[in-house]
Amino acid sequence: NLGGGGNEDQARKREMRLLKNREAARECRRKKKEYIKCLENRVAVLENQNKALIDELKSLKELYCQQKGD
Amino acid sequence: NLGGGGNEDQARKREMRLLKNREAARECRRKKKEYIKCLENRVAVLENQNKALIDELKSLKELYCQQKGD
Amino acid sequence: MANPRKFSEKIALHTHRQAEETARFEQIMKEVSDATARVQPERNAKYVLGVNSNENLGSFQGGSLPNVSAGGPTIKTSHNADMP
Amino acid sequence: MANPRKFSEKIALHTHRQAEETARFEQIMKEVSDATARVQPERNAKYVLGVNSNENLGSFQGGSLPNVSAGGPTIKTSHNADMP
DNA sequence: TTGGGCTGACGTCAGCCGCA
DNA sequence: TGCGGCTGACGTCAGCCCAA
Repeated sequence: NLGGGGNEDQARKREMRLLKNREAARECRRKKKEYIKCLENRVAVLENQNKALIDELKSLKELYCQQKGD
Repeated sequence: NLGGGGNEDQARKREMRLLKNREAARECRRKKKEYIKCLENRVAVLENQNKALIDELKSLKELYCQQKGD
Repeated sequence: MANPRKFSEKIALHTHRQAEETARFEQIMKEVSDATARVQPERNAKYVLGVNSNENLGSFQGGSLPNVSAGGPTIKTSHNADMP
Repeated sequence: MANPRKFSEKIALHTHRQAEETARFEQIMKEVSDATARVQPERNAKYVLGVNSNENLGSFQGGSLPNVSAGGPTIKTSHNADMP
C-alpha cells in the first residue's frame, strides 16, 4: 500500500490543511474587522475626550485670568 | 457570426472584466491598508495630545489652587 | 512587543490603553471640577451626577449592544461636554 | 455622508478632522502658555520655540517619509510633553 | 434605469514565528 | 528544529451605489 494508499493519505492531509486554513482565514478576517472597529471607536472616544479637555482647559484658563486680574 | 464570434467576444469581455477587477482589488487592498495606518497614526496623535492636555490641565489646576489659597 | 502580530493582542493592547487613559481623564476632570466647585456651584450641578457611566463604554461596543446609539463609531464621552 | 464608503473619503475625512483638532490643540496650548508665562518664565522657555512643526505631521505619514521615526505608528505630538 | 467603479467576503498560496 | 497557528497578498464572485 505504497502507491494509491499514500496518494489517498496525501490527498486527505491536503484537504485537511485546506479546511483548517479556510476556517482560520474566516476567523482572521473577523478579527481584522473587529480590530478596525476597535480603532474607529478609540478614535471617537479620544476625540470627545480631547474636546472635553480643551473646553475644561479654556474654562479654567478664563477663571485663572479673571482671578489673576485682582 | 452569431456562434463562435459571439462566444469569443464574450470571452474577451469576461477577460477584460477580470483584469479590471484584479487591478481594482489591488488598489482597494492598498487603500484599506493605508486607511488602517491612518487610523493607527490618528490614535497615536490623539493619545499624545490627550497626555499633553491632561498635563497642562493639571499644571493650571495647581496654579489656580495655589493662587486661590491667598 | 510594542506592535503585536495577532489581532487579538492588538485589540487587547488598545483596550488596555483606553482604560488607563479614560481613568486618568475622569480623574483630572473630577479634580478640576472639585477645585472650581466653590466659585461655580451652578456649572456642574446637573451634569456631575450624570456620570453613571453607561455611555463612554471602554471597549469597542462590538458584538453585543446594538443600541446605545445604533450608528457605528459615534460614542461620545459625555463628560458634560458637547451637550445641545 | 458621515460614514463614507470609499477608503479615500474616509482618509480625507480623518485627515481633515485631525487638522482641525490639531489647530485647536495648538491654539489652546499657546493661550495657556501665554497666560501662565509671567508666573512661570522658565517653564516653556526652551520648548515654546521648538514648535517649528516637523514632528506632529498632520497626515498618516504614509507613502513617503520612511524616516522621522521609522517604526510604525509612533509619532508623538511633542508639545513639551513626554520628554525624557 | 443601468453599466461600471469599489468594496465585502471567500478560498488559496506563501511566509513568519512561537512552541512543543 | 520542524510543525502548526495567523496573517499578508492574490484573484474571483457577489453586491451596493452613483453618475451617465
